[in-house]
Amino acid sequence: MVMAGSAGSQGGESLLFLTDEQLRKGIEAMFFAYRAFTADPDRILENYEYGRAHHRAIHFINRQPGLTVNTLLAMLGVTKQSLNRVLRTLVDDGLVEARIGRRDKRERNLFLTERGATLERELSDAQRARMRAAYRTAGPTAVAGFREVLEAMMDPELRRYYQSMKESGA
Amino acid sequence: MVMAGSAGSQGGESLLFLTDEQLRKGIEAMFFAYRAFTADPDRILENYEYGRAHHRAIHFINRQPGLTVNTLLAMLGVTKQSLNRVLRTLVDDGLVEARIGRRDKRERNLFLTERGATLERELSDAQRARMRAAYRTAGPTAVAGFREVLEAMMDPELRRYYQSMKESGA
DNA sequence: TTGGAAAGTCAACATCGCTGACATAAAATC
DNA sequence: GATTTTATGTCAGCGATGTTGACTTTCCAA
Repeated sequence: MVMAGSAGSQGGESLLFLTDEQLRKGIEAMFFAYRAFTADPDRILENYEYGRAHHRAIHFINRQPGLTVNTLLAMLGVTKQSLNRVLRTLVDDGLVEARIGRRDKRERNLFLTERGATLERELSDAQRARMRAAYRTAGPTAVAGFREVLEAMMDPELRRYYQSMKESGA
Repeated sequence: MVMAGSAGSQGGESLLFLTDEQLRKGIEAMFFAYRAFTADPDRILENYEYGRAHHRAIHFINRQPGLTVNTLLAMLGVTKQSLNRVLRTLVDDGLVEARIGRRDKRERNLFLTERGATLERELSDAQRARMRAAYRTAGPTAVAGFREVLEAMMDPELRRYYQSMKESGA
């Protein structure tokens, strides 16, 4: 795996990528990239009366149709009061349907309506376009590394949610 | 560069990493990783009276001592009113010093005081610890890819700020 | 000297987090 | 069957952080 000629300073360990400077650059990369990552959906959401919280709810309901409020709560990492405010407007506006659970009637299973699915598509089209452009620029090897680092950065509990989504592995 | 034997399905193009599924997984990776990325500093900031906005200001003032309010404004992507509220508390609390510009006396050059530098260290120690663990787990090749994708994702204007920070390239 | 840029400030507002308290319905348990 | 626990919803209030708009002060530069 080691390219001949690229040796130079690596005398066996080569932990130069773990210097504080490299770590700080990584921190800044996360900051600036996340700003860009949310910019396009935010712009679209302004046209509706929604915010980033609505986008997140819509995203995960689309990904796991029928998921319960409690599960969504844990994924998003917010309180039920906070989520409820968001969820109520989405239900009232006819973007989300909350069906009473078949097995456990206390639960609500969440689904996107057609209108909800339409907004989801508009939002994720924009977000995927940027992601696709970045992926294409960086190439498949870089993308694999990107995913590996992000996954290693997650809290274990959240990582399980991440991995449990469709298309689990690589 | 192409490893013999890893061919399989790549008949020349192999754009499987650009499928919508892969892009959605990338989006979710960004979401969950960013949550983790901010969790440690957020926990520390609770002990003081500060929030994430204070952290960001402190971070960039530490990175570019003497930067002006206007520059910081553009980096953070917020309004001057929003930043001013944050900056005022930091100045009042003696964490940041705002020196009147030598050349242009309208400008304020921002510096961390010793107390400010102490908090910066506490915050970035925590954040770097997580980043370091993720880097170590993923390895140098993955880290390079991670940085490449994030950089490609940024808005061009923000990318220039990112690149202008110390230790610019890789 | 005048125009405009940099900075500070005040007011008002929206989003989206939070806690606390309470209600309801249904499942689970004793 | 009675009690407890769980899932959800809701109300009230608060805090951090973003926004616009309007205004002032300072001061560089044409």
